[in-house]
Amino acid sequence: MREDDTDWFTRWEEELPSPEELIPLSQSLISPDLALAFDIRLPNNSGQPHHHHHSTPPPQLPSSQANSSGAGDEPARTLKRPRLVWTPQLHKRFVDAVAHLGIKNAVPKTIMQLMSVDGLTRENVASHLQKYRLYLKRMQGLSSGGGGGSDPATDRLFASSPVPAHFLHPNRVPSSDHFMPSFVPIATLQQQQQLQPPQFHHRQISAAHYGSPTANGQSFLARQTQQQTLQRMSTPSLHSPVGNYVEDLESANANGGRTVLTLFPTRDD
DNA sequence: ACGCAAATAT
DNA sequence: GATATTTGCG
Repeated sequence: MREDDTDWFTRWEEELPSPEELIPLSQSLISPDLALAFDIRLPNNSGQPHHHHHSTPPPQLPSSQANSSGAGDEPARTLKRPRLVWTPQLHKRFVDAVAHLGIKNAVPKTIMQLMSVDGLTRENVASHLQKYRLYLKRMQGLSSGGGGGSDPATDRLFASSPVPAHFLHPNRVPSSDHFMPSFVPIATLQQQQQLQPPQFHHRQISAAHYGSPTANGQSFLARQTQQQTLQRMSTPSLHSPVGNYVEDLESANANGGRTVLTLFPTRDD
């Protein structure tokens, strides 16, 4: 059975998200513009200060921190944020994080830390994780039972990202017998703890809502100018994604006023 | 802090 | 109505 070993190893390797996907963490749920609009304090990359960009003034937040004088203005934590929309991308990041943490360490807090998505809370992750587990459970039941393949619309999101093999196995994780290249400690210790609450100034913006189950996946909006999206242009501007950027978050209250925060446009991955 | 089921909110 | 969030318990 040694073939099995090498086999799974290979598969395991392939499943690995590119370093770029996990390491350069610190994605932002909030676009700079939005952040400004909301007076959100975007945590800078305070991990490894690469000081080799002299001409790149980080879009720091001059931010209005002039309110530190206690004038009733620190409800950051107690403020209700808009519902988080789990885009396929965001979910993928979630899955990657879980995959690399291993089932064992994949708890809301660590997942959240690994994901390094600004604005993402532990509750967000916990909630998502709970649902994801249910999804995995369902998957197992279906695959082993012998039922037909079905893609419930309910699982669309989860289906958007491949499920790492180990997730379905209540078995063992590839850690005891093999040495996991522990490239884990990426962003494990970082911000958070005392300077995390992105304070939303509930202005009145609505982001896009993504509730178009019937449509494929054209659901994206909210954009900004981060490498994240830029790297996607393997082919010369075939489609100009970079045209309608931002501003997508606008009146979307067609439904009654749903304020939602969403992530990058991204097609799929 | 976790996890989970159920209730609740959008 | 689908989804995300909150709540109550262990």
